[in-house]
Amino acid sequence: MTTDTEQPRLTRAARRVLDTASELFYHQGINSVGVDRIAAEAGVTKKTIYDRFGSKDNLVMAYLRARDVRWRVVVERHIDAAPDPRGAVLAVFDSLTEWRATEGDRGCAMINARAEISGPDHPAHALAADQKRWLMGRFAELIESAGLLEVGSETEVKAEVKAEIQDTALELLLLHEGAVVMSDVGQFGNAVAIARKAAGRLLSP
Amino acid sequence: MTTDTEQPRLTRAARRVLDTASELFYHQGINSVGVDRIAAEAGVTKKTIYDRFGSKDNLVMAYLRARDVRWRVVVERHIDAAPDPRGAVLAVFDSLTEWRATEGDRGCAMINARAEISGPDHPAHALAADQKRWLMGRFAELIESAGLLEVGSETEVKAEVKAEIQDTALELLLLHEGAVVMSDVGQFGNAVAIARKAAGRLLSP
DNA sequence: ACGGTAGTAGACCGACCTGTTTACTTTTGG
DNA sequence: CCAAAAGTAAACAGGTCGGTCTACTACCGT
Repeated sequence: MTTDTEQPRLTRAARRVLDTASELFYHQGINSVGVDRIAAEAGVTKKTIYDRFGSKDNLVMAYLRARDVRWRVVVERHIDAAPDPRGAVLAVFDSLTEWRATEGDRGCAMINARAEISGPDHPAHALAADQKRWLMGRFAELIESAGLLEVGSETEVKAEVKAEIQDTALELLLLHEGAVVMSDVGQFGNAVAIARKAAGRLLSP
Repeated sequence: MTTDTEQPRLTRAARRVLDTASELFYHQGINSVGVDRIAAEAGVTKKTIYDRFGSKDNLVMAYLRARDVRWRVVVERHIDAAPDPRGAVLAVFDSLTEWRATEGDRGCAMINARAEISGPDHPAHALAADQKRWLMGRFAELIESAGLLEVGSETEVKAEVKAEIQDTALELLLLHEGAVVMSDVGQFGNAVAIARKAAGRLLSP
């Protein structure tokens, strides 16, 4: 269920705690799940939790970080399996389909965490920003390596090309995030497929 | 700050409670704000809150419903001011810019509420679904009235045209929701503008 | 002028929250 | 083999939560 090499050393009990907490935090909400319940469902005493993680906040961060790592691995796997950069962009949306089937039917854990955590200084906010900027950066790399936009004269300023790439990458990110959130709110079960289709159209104007 | 004709009768104290709760719920999160704090900041006793709203849950729903109504009014105003259906679709994104400037720098209140409320039977979930389906429906109406897609032979089945309209409407919704959420998470301050641009491109393929 | 409605003030309740502590047992690595 | 690390068990602390209740007062329409 979880990758076993994501963090060097975690006691078996700590592993159970993290797995249980991940399940509960994601599906019930962070604030709705107390450490007592985590301890009970993980078959562990509270002391163990506090010995290993120090605080609930740390446990929350461990949950978010581990999930982020797991997700990026899935995305990269799909990108690597794609035949060409354009296909790789579309493959990101396929990775979302897979991800949702296995680990996500309640939207993005980062966005949800943001909603529950008031303080903007909380590290969860930075982590969320990191994740989204990473995906947009990945999109931008793929677009660039596709050699998209060999437009105009050769004297065309490179800065403009770069800007165009960034814009398109952001468009793809918006479609992706829109699909993540909308797959669960209405009856938009086809959101990911539609997002993929739109992405394809935006790539070849 | 708030529309005054949205609900027939609300005592002045109840009005203050709702306004204060809306501010706090949206910016701090629903679970992070207790009724004691709402009472204190609204200059009201807890008894008044419970006399008027019955429970915190009811107050939360009143907050979400009022905000939803307020938002739809803004969207409709922008749609009405647009010269043509195509412009109206783009105007929805302009309405988002205005909305964000006045009432929203922490994402979508519905989505955030969903993240905080575990039970899928909670009426907030239905309300969120309603809001999103409404916007998609609005998009679909605009696309249809634009006479988009007078493609192919006149014997083309109408069902297919309808399906295409629904797909495009969903694409626009995804861009919209993506822009709402991403405007606040990274440094994607241009998310709405980019979404608008992409929407325009998706409308004229 | 009066009666109902809306409001204040503030104590109170039980449940639940994160986090700590003490005392004892199990596991594990050099 | 044995000491350190990891874990169990369970009580405890201090706070906050949503929600109730009593007693008294201000307002407002008829």
